Amino acid sequence: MKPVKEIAKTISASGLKITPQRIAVIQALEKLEHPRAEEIIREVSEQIPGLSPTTVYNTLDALVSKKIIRKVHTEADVMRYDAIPDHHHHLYCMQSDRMDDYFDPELDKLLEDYFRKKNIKGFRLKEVKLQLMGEFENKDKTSVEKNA
Amino acid sequence: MKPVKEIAKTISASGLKITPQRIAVIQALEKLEHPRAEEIIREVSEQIPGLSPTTVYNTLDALVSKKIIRKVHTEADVMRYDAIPDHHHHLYCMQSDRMDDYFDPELDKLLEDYFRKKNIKGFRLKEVKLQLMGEFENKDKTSVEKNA
DNA sequence: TTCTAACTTGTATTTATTACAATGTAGAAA
DNA sequence: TTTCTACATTGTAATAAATACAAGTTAGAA
Repeated sequence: MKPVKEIAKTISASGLKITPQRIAVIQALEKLEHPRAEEIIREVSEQIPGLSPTTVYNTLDALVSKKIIRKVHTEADVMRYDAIPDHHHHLYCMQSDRMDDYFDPELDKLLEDYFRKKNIKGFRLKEVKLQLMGEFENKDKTSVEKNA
Repeated sequence: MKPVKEIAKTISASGLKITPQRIAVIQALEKLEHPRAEEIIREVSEQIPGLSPTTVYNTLDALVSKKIIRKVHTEADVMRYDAIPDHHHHLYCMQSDRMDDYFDPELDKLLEDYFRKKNIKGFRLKEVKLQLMGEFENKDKTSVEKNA
C-alpha cells in the first residue's frame, strides 16, 4: 500500500484539497480490486464512521476528472443492446454517448493469431471485445457504417 | 427492416414463443442504434399501447439468453473503478464478475501500428480498450497478476 | 378445441446515483 | 498564527434502472 504522504501529494498536485475521506478512498481503491462504489463506501466507512455515500461519489468523480483513477467497464451507467449477434466491436464517443458498430475481420484475425501464441496465465480466453474510444467527425449517424 | 416473417422464424427457432411484443422489440432493436431499455420501451409502446416495461426487460433477457441479441458496453450494471491510471486492459469473467488488470505493451504496440495504418472513416480514435472475456482457472485473486 | 406452460401485465421494491441545502474545514493570504 | 472563503462533507430526499411477484392472458402443442 502506498504511503499516505504519497497519496496526499498526488491529490494536492491535481489541485484538489487533501481530506481524510479522499485519502481513504484512494487506499480502498488500491486494496480492493475494481470495486464498485458501494464496496468503497463500505470499506471507507470502517475508517471514517459517519461517512456519507455522497462524499464517496463526489470523491470518485473528482478523482476521475483529475485522471487519478478511472471508471472501468462502462462509461454510461446503463445497459445497451445490440441486434447484431455477429462478432464486432464498437466505436464510442464519451461526449455524445454515441456508439457505432465496427466490423474488422482483418483485426480479428490479427488478434486471434496474437492470443493463440500468447498464453495468459490462469485465464481461458473466449472472446476479445474492443472499445474504440474517440470522437465522431460529424453528427450524421449513417456516416460511419459498416467500416470496411 | 427485416420482414416480420423472418423475425418470427428466428424467435420460433430459438424455442421462444412468437408474440407481438417480441417482434416489436426486435424491430425496435434494428431501428434504433444500441438503444437502452428505456428507448426500446418508448418505441415499442407506440405500437403496443399498454405495454409493460417488465415485458421489455423480460423479452430482452430472453433474447440475450438465446443469443438473438447482445448486451453491450457492460455486463454488470454498475460502475466500477480502477486505481491504475496507466493504460491497460481487463480480463473479465461474466460468471464470477471477477475482473483483473491486463498489461501487454506488445499488444498495445501491435494495435497502435494497426490503427495508424488503418483509418476509420469519420472517427478520430483516441484509445483502444480491450475486454478479454473468459474464465479464470482458479479462484485465487492473486494468481493472475501483472500478466507479462 | 382444449389445455398448459409460457408470456404479459401492473404494482411494489430494490438499488445505484444524483440534487441540494446546510454545515464544516483545508489551506491560502493577511 | 489567525482569518477567511472557496472547496468539501453531510444527510435527506428524489430519480431512475432494474427486479420480484402475483394474477391474468395467450401461443401453439396435442
